[in-house]
Amino acid sequence: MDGRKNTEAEILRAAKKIFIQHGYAGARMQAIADEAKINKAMLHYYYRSKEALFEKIMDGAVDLMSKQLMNALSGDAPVMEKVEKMVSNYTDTIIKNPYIPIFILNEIARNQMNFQNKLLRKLEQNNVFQDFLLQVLEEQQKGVLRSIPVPHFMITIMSLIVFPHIAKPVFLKIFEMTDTAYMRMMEERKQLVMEFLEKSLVL
Amino acid sequence: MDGRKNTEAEILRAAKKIFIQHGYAGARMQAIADEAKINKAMLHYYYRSKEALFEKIMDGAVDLMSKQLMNALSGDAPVMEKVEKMVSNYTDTIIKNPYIPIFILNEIARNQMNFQNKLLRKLEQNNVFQDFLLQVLEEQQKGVLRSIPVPHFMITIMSLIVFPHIAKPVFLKIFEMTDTAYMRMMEERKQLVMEFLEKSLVL
DNA sequence: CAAAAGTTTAACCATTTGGTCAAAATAATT
DNA sequence: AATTATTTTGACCAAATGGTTAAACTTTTG
Repeated sequence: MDGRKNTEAEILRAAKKIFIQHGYAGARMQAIADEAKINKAMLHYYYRSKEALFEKIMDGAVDLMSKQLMNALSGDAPVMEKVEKMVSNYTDTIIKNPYIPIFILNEIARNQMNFQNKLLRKLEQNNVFQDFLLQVLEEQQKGVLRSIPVPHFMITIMSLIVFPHIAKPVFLKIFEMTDTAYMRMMEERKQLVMEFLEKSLVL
Repeated sequence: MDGRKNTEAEILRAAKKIFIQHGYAGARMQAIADEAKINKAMLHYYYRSKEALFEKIMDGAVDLMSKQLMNALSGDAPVMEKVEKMVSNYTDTIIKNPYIPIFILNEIARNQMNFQNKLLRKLEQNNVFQDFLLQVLEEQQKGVLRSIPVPHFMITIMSLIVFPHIAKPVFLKIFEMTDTAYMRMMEERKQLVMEFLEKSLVL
């Protein structure tokens, strides 16, 4: 009985690691079993199939990311305060789960709609996101924010937060940095990004 | 004799399409053959193996991207002029070859060093990149540019250029845009990004 | 404690996959 | 036209892969 929860969790941990490292197609069920130090048949006992196991991992990632977003964007603080929370939350979460962005990106390339649909469904569970977009428009009309098309606004923020983590291996090599040095850089980047965004988005 | 060049090019075109769509592990040699409307054995006749064929595609992508960089960063224009060229060149190239960023990202996740090594080798063929980094430092000391650690400087620029293309499918869905509308947005984004960068990086 | 329920394993299976090969078709050379 | 070199094909192969099954082992429960 202790076995069940342990094994189940162990499988998820192993699956996460292997799926991230090799992508869906490149991941081998045997590799996941080895990583979890169990028999391959166990994978099918607890999760029906490779696809089902992958979905579980995927759902977890979408959940984590959309929760961060909700947490940052809800309430009635001014836009830039919410943005700051977004930058901070996402950066922390990604530092703790460095695999997530690449994992999601991989999936976007693989299955043209799976991730997007899941995310949209989450966003439609409440009005937080829609309300935030309206709030941006309001503050733009009030002259608090520069009048930039809202999609550009969102894309700019997400770019500055997420991309450095995706391209990390490249920058690591080019600038000959260590893993910890890069992590420190991402920490200090939170402030830097906020400065950029203040200068670019606020009037 | 006409056959050779035609077939060879046809294979490359097909391979590019399939590898991008499915990643290395997900791509099937049979699918490439079908796409090129030839026999599967032909793939091995012209290119030894799946791995070799993939390398060819990869080399092409690295070549294209590093050439754009060299072209933008060489010469002795001021830093921000070079940055503008970088933004413009990369955006144009990616719009023309929308598959490249995701393709490269996939490969970064798969093979921990293959892409980075290839890129570094390219960058070390001349001093253009190193010189540019020094030029940034100089202009920072002269007080032309804000004193931001050079890695941050580069990462910020690349983020704003590349990420919107990687995350395109997500934004397409969230903002309910058409493909052409998004392309228009990426066009107009060139100016927007330059404005952002001027405000953030220049004193 | 015995039966029932749940967990784990090793051996197997059907299918898929990258890759090979010898023969056929086509083109080039003499 | 005959020979040689190149290109293309279909049939085939060994290895790998996701998945199954029946039996063994363990835990829970009546």
